[in-house]
Amino acid sequence: VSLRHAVLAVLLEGEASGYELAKRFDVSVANFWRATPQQLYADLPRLEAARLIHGRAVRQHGKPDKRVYTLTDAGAQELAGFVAAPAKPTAIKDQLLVKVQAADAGDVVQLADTLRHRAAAADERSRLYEELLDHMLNGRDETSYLTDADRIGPYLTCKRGLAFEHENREWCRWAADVLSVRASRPQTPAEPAQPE
Amino acid sequence: VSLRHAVLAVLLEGEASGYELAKRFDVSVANFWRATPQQLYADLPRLEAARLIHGRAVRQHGKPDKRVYTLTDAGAQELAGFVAAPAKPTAIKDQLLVKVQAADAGDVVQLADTLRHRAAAADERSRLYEELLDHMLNGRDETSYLTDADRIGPYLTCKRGLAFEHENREWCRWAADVLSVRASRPQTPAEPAQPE
DNA sequence: GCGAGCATGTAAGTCGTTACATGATTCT
DNA sequence: AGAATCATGTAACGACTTACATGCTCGC
Repeated sequence: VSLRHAVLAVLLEGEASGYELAKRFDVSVANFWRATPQQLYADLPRLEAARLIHGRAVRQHGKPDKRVYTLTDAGAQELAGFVAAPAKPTAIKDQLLVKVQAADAGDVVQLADTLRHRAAAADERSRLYEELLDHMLNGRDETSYLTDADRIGPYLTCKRGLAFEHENREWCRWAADVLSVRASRPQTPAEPAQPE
Repeated sequence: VSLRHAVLAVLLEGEASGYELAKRFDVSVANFWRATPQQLYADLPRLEAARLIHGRAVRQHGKPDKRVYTLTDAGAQELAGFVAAPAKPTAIKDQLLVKVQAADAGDVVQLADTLRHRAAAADERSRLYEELLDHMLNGRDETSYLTDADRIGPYLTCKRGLAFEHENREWCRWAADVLSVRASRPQTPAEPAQPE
């Protein structure tokens, strides 16, 4: 049950409505945790009922009214307890890798194409993360930032995202090239390996 | 619905029972797709009903009987179609990164410890993947293997797993060190940032 | 007038996790 | 005697996805 904790962690950046939270998830946390607006809208009332967050109605002119949530003391304690607890291992789910695993039973040329698209997407994300890091540093150098800044959590996780996407891009390009080379040699048509 | 495709992809390595599939998932594919035995036992009859795999009963002595599944032609076609389709973006879910994101509101020393544990785990996995790659190469050099081998899918995805775990280990160590340095300077107790 | 952005939800269905349940054999 | 391995399942619950639903404002 750890979407709750992700929500609490995001609220460390300051109060937000459900709608704003959804957007924040997309930029600052999408990297390692994803949530649809529907998930958030369903969970926020439950978190409020559990007194981990506190919501208040905000009237707006020209825009619909909204409900803005803040972390409560109980919420901060819950979060601290969560940070102290041992972590479950990473779960990656990547359809693309399933496709690569099954490359030998499919259209290798098309797959190489998909890989290049993915490489481009990873590259774009890399640049986004670099911007975010620069923005957090705000001119300071990294070492002093890491010792002195109020918050380092977001910086550390963003670095992780950057490393991931960078590595991802390199691998996708390499794999695409390998597949392309194989496609240009006319042996072994695409058939499942039949032992015996 | 892509556990089905993962199952089909794993069956490219040859026929297997549910029990054997579960183990294969753990070694060759856990890297990017996870499935519990329960998921497999629930899905295999459905896949058989859809004629994508074919099962036959195998009697054993000293062990319980089992049902062994093979990929059908329809299953291979389904898989080929899946490989050709565009891939959804990666979904990573990592509790540990949520904890790091919220590091500023928790016990930094304990978190650094958790990170070092994770680094050690990543290191172990790296070595496992290196062994698997070596085993696949079986003495051949990589470039010739990549052009000539019957199957390359598993090799490519394993390389990806290796790169991921390697990067993971480095980042975990670095982050743990950053947190340790911060822990040794006695300012700013762990409190959520309260803007106004 | 139309689409995009703001703002919040319900409902149905699928997927995944965890606990429970069984039962034989082999290894320590 | 007890634990591990082989082998397969059910049931309950929780998480996640997708589609549907509403309605206002601003810029083009």
